[in-house]
Amino acid sequence: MFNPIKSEKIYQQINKQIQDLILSGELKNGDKLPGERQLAETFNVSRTSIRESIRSLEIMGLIESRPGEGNFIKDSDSTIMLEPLSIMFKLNNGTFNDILEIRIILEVEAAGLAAQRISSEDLEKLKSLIKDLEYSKNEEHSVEIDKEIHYLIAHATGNFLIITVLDAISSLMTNFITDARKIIVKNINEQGRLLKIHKDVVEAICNKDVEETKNAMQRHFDSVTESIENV
Amino acid sequence: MFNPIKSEKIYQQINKQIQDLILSGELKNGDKLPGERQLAETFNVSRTSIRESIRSLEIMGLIESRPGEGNFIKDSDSTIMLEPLSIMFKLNNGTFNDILEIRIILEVEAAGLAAQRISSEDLEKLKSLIKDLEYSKNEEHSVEIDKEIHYLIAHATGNFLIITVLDAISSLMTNFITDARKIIVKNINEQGRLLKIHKDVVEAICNKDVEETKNAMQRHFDSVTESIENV
DNA sequence: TTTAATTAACGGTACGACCAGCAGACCAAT
DNA sequence: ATTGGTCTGCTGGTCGTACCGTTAATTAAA
Repeated sequence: MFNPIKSEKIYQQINKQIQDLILSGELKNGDKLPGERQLAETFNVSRTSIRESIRSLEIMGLIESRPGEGNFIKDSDSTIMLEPLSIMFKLNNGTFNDILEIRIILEVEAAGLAAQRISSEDLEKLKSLIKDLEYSKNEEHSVEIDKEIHYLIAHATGNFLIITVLDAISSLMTNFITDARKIIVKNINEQGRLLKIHKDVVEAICNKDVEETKNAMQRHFDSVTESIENV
Repeated sequence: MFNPIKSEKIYQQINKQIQDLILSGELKNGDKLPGERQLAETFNVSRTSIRESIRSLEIMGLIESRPGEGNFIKDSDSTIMLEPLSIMFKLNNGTFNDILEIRIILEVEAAGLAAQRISSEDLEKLKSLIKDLEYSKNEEHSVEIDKEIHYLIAHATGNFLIITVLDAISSLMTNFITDARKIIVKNINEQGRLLKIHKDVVEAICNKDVEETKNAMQRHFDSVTESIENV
């Protein structure tokens, strides 16, 4: 019958307005917001409220505060997802296997979509990355290339939700490995095997062979799973 | 050679301490934090800093502020993921198809995992939900049951990362549909078909038939996709 | 005992002040 | 002409006090 009165806090109202400006494109990446004192005057509220609003926007990853300079619109990448995901992960006592599982699911299917949709441009990049990987002697460098390959494949899906989620999960995995000091040892043989499987994936993508791409990616993760269990 | 000086803001330091208390379990769901004035005294900082910290924790979904009462530890569900995901979605001009695509991927594979891992308890719930759906005459009620079924299947995977992400994506989809006023019309025939497919999924799960489960779930979404394209 | 008024505590907001860091302008010394 | 010092004005970061409205507990009145 009657609806409860909702009193929206000031910082929330301001949040909405600023978010709208960002979403509508009026505020673009790198733009500087007016000073806090001026904003307070403009919105006719205290600086306290302005600050609480900016603080929350900063947490959301939309704004960056640089002392002595100002508040700036931040290029929001998939990092926004990482913290919430991290919190959930810790609160639920997540295991490494949980991360790996969802990552495999997404990445295998993403590879399948990539095979259908990848642009010739991205395909060339992919090929050149494989070559880089082939001639890379530096372990650290190889890991970096590996990440790029996976990111490029996700990117080739054209579905940024997949890109975002997958990216966040990959970061979560990296953090977990770092935190737990669980270094996945790759011996030379496995290095060779990984390279071969990567080549298989890319080759399957070249051939637009969706099923084979998914299979190859699945083999890749089988290999990863195996090497982890052997640690 | 030289490392840059890092100056961590006060609110971040306080955030860490409170987060640690939550993650370690010392602060449980529903617990009341000390008053802001007392916290300020305890940490030997101003109330402003305490408030900025609490504000950010509120945004993260870890805390709830109730005026006149206090600040309380909040039971953090998958809602934390929704806002970041929403922002990314809007910033990238996401399409409905993007949402549907990742949802199908996750849900089909989740169903497969559920078939392997579901507890007999959850299985009974699932069966009873199907019966409810069968005898439901109320459209709204049916939608509600449908949601529960999907949630239960996700839950049966035992992988809360899947649960969390899938839940967030489902919410995003619901929001999108509501926002865009795109009501998916289900005529009687489709209602019947949907029921049958749901039954197929559950039956396949009963039989622990992973492949058939995934196929059935895929058929379900094919049906959904079709009914959307026909709008 | 029940009810109504009072009080104390809490978060929400406001204002004013000071600090530290940044940036640009200007100047002096090399 | 480049370097380093100095000054100045702006910015965010922090602080303390004060007041408001809401809430819950307490007390006084019925």
